[in-house]
Amino acid sequence: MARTKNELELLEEGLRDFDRSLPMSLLKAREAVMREFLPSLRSHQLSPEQWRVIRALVQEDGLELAEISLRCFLLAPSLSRISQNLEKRNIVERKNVDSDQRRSKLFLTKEGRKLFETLAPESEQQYLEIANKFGEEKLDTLYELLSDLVNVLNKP
Amino acid sequence: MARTKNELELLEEGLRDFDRSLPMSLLKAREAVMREFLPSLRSHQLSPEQWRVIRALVQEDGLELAEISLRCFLLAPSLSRISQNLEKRNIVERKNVDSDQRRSKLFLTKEGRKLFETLAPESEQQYLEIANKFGEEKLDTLYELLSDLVNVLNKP
DNA sequence: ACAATATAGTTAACATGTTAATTTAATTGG
DNA sequence: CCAATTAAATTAACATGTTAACTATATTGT
Repeated sequence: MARTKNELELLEEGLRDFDRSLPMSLLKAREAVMREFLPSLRSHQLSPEQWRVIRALVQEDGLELAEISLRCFLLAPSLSRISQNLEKRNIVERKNVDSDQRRSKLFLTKEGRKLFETLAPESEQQYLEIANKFGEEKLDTLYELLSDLVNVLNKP
Repeated sequence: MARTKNELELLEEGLRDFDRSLPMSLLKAREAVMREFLPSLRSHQLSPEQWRVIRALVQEDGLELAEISLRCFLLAPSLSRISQNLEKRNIVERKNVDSDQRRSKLFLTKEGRKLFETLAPESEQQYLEIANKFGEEKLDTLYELLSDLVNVLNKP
């Protein structure tokens, strides 16, 4: 799409402000990356968050909600809605924890596992393409910087 | 908060899968950064997105909605709701474009400008703290890598 | 000129992020 | 043992992200 006059003017001036905004830069990078994954997720009516839950259960089936919440970086209210959605669609199944009636565990159904088997190779392929386009070395550096940033901000 | 047993096990195994997820890493980094800015935004009942719009108008008052949408990385429906919210709170004011009745421009009110004057120094301070904790050099590298990543993914 | 098309913006519908309130069950302290 | 507290999960309420549908206005092509 053609750039507007104002956009060109900003580029010439060096794109003040938002160009040195860490939240915006991280957001735009994430959006660009997600654009690669979204089409195949959409083709199966899955949100990125739903897909994260499915992958967590493939890694370890029968996780409790609180544990899924930690691993998938989802707040409890979001996970509550997501698990209800996936239950309705017969992708996951909920079981009570005998020793504590407040807790419950999620298990992948056969259908959920089949969904994973279908999507995982596409997803892996897209990740490899990103890694190739960007470069493995730069990708390693990026992961390290992001991890450092989180550690620096969360520690003190 | 204490780590669960499963979390420790994952750490020992090297945190499979999500540890090498680019979307997750970018998301966590952004969350960590936003945690630094959110308290002062919240204290003025502003969302990060509302704050982006205010900053865009400080840079250039009277921008059209479509232009704000580009600069603030907001989709039209989100911006539509945000501008209505800010109008109700007398932070921005909308004016029609004479030559095209479909378009409208946003202007900061005095109150909106005062809000910016109050928040901007806090925000700048928080940014400097992040830059100091993380290191200017690493921050530059990070900006460059993020920009490269976006360029690589959006070009082809 | 005018019908067809394109554009700007809003609204609708659904999913998630976020905080607060609520519910149910477990734990604890007296 | 039981009242008070803590904890897990859900629900509520509001804001944003996202796609599609819709409205109003401009532009266009003949």
